[in-house]
Amino acid sequence: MPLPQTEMPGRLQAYCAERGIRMTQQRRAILGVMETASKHLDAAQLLRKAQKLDASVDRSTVYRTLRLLKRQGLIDELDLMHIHGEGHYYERKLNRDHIHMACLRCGKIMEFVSDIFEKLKSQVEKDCRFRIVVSRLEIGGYCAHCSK
Amino acid sequence: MPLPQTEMPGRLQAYCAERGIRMTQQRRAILGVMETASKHLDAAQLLRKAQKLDASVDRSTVYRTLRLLKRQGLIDELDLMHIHGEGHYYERKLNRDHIHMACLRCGKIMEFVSDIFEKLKSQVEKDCRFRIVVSRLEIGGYCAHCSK
DNA sequence: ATCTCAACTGCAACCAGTTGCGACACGGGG
DNA sequence: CCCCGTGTCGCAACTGGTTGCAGTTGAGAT
Repeated sequence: MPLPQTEMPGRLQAYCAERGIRMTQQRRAILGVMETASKHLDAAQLLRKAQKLDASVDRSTVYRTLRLLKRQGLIDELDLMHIHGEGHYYERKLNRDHIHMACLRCGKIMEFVSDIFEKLKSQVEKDCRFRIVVSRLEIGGYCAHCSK
Repeated sequence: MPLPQTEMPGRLQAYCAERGIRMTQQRRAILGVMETASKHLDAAQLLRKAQKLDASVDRSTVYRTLRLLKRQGLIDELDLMHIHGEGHYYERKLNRDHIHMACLRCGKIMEFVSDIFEKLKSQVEKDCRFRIVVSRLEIGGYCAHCSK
């Protein structure tokens, strides 16, 4: 199991090359979409966009590539509290973990970075002697506008 | 790591009655299983056990009942970082939210309660003016034993 | 005890994600 | 430049979870 840690946005393909991951036609299409897309793509959208670059791309290749990127720590997988059905969403991993908040009424997704979150993770690592590889904090509730 | 229960253990049916939820043969079977089971049941196990109490229980009824209990805030749904496939796990909600840690090597699931987690949630509510209904923090990594 | 109707159920068809398999292509070595 | 092995691909079949529909049932009102 590989270690995570990313730094800059932008060059997924370069990362894969560095790590000796074979680059195929299909992966180029999928990575191209991930690099240029705005956040929170689901697998079906990703498939559709990738097929515009390479029509031969199959569902299973998309899922296999997502699993690969997850394992490399290059992307994060989100549920967004299952607000829009059962599926998952994907986003490029940034240098800092962030919390996702999903409004149960209007469906808006918000992000939040917190030092306290970092402190909490340190506490878990120390108190439980647990080496954290990946973490996911998702919150469902009502945003400022909808709780009025 | 046993945690203090809400009040009386095993009164899901009473909760449902209080809230005016209709009680059926099938729901009685499903709630019975949830009340007596140890934690982290998946839907398939729940279905099998419930069918021993009422053979007519269908998959879809199990899922519909789980959704109902989720919405009532009586149970929590967990991914456990998809360590054992794609499915979900369910547990009765206790008085205090807890963090789930899943070891990516041995598959062990650990739980942890933290004041810092409570502080983090307060921060989100204040700084983002977001009213929290449900929250889920899951961590994947290596437990003390496996990171040696 | 019976009536009534919204809520609930089983079924079957469907969406989301995974897997086994034989065919294929990337890219390093000759 | 071509060969070759291994990693990857598309396909089809499968598991986990959801949904529309038509028939049934629980429980409050009479």
